[in-house]
Amino acid sequence: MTISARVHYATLALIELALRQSEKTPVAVREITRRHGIPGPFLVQILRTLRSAGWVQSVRGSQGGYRLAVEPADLTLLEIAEAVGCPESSCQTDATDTPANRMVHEVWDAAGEASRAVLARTTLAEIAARTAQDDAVMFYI
Amino acid sequence: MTISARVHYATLALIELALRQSEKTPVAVREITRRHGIPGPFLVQILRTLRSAGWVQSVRGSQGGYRLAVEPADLTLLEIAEAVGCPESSCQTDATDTPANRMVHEVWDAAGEASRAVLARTTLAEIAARTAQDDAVMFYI
DNA sequence: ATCATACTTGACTAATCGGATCAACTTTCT
DNA sequence: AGAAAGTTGATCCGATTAGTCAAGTATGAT
Repeated sequence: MTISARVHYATLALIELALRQSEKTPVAVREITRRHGIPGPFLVQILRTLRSAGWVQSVRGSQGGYRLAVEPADLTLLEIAEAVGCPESSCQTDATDTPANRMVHEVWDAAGEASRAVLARTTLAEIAARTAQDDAVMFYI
Repeated sequence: MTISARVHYATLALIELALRQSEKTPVAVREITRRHGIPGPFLVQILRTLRSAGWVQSVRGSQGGYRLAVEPADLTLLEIAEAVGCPESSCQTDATDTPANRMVHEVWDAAGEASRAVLARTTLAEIAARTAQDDAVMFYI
């Protein structure tokens, strides 16, 4: 489980969309890039992936943009990471298959599983909510 | 926590040395590479790192080789991974510092911490012992 | 209608990194 | 002396990731 910039940006974008679900007009890419400092065309590339995963809808033309297409409570960070980031690497070494090799792999797998478990139990809804709280606090500072 | 081939090879080598601690003569690099299918000069590079960490001793000259220099029970896989692998990456994105960004980072950190915990509670002694068992079983097949 | 806005697509570049190799040198045993 | 091993430092390659560009298409506003 390596967290690439891709995954990070995807998550930020999804949070932004989740927080603005109630708005009538979709959210423009430009707004997201500005607010979160994400390199422009790169985000577009990422949004494309999110779209083919069915998690966001795009609206073309003037006043267009993106809109969340799923319930934030149904989307876990693990799903996001796996959809956008690298799809499982799991240590591609050409070591001989020996007892030692198997043992060691078991440990790596267990470690990977542990981190995946953390991501699996965190939903987009949760972290969007927590972000909203923080935003409110900032407002009063 | 990304498990690179480097870390994997280092662990295999250390297991080998742990299992042969009692031998009088040190273990030659060649033997380790052959037994585990590790690319030759690459292992040397890794052993250098292990040496400067103080975990193995090298003996030069003919009949030379490597020998474990610590108690296997005192060495965790986390220590090995951190010494040999990349020294903490933790998501270097140039995203703006916002509440959302902080929240997301917290989750990545938690995930990394979870996998690190697994590695921290596995010692070289443990997995060497388990490997030895497996080896014994194989012998009778 | 037409213009500006905004998404779509696909190819393309640039930098970084992990994996792996080489050559020249030193030490030590026999 | 000579063979066997480790030492060092430089270097290379290929894959992956991050990030960019340009040409095209759809749509609302005037």
